[in-house]
Amino acid sequence: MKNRQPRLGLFCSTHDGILSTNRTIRLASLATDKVIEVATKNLEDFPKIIEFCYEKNITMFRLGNSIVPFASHQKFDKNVWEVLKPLFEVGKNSNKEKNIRLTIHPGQFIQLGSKNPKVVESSLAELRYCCDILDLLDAKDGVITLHLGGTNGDRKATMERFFEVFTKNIWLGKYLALENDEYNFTASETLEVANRCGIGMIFDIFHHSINQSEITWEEIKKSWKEKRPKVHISSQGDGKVGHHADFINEEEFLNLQKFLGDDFFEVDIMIEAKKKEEAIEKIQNLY
DNA sequence: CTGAGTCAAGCTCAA
DNA sequence: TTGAGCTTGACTCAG
Repeated sequence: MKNRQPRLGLFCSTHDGILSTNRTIRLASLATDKVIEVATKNLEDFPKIIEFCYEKNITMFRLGNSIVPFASHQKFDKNVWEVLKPLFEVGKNSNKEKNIRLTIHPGQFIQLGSKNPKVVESSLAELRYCCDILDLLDAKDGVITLHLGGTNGDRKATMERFFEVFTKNIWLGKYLALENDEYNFTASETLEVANRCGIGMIFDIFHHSINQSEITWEEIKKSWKEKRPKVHISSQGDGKVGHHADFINEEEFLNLQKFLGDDFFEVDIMIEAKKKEEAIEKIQNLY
């Protein structure tokens, strides 16, 4: 009888790069044919990755944000969606039984708390796209992972603007969750906004170790209500602070286990390590 | 085929 | 005021 395994997540692609949902193009080469070609490759790999995760006992997968490249860009040809529909259908069915939890993580340019209305508008377009992707794959417990963004010189005012944009776009609440970051908003501030919006807070223990605040697991857990909480872990790599390492430091992982207490086996843990599935396997071997 | 340079977007911080 | 760096991968083109 095998010991109980934690619920671990893989992001974007396999380490060897053979399977990927994150192929993209350059804006300069944006054309309908090209988008269809690249998105088709990404979507054809999706069922293979689901199978891969299932076999490796990986319970969560982060889709690449360029799974359909430039989908929220003004110049994007919306007819592409019609062409891709059958591929989404296949993808959806491939995960029907396996129930790998799906997530997506838009980039640092998504700033709902920005002072610039144009930035907010394009951020909403990108989040709408993320939502559509999860809908098309019927990701019932899907998560869009987002940071609060820059502080814009006044963190309280930025938090307030974020909340106001959220209340005007309630559809965001279906999948959105907020993650603490290593430079700007601490876990405690992030939780405060998540609670006001009534959405989950993703606790990143690595960011928390760099950008500290007072916080307990119990209060984070509450923000998820009936949903299964999701957390992130990565370790410091060589070079600059914040760089991800190839693997997860064993001691740090055990610290996360301690932090989560009795909930450890019930929480989804995204493993942000460059060696991806190899790093996951190393952790699985601990249990 | 390979390696170096570059890539939509915002924001922060150092110079 | 400007520009590198963020997180990191992956495209693109020169050679």
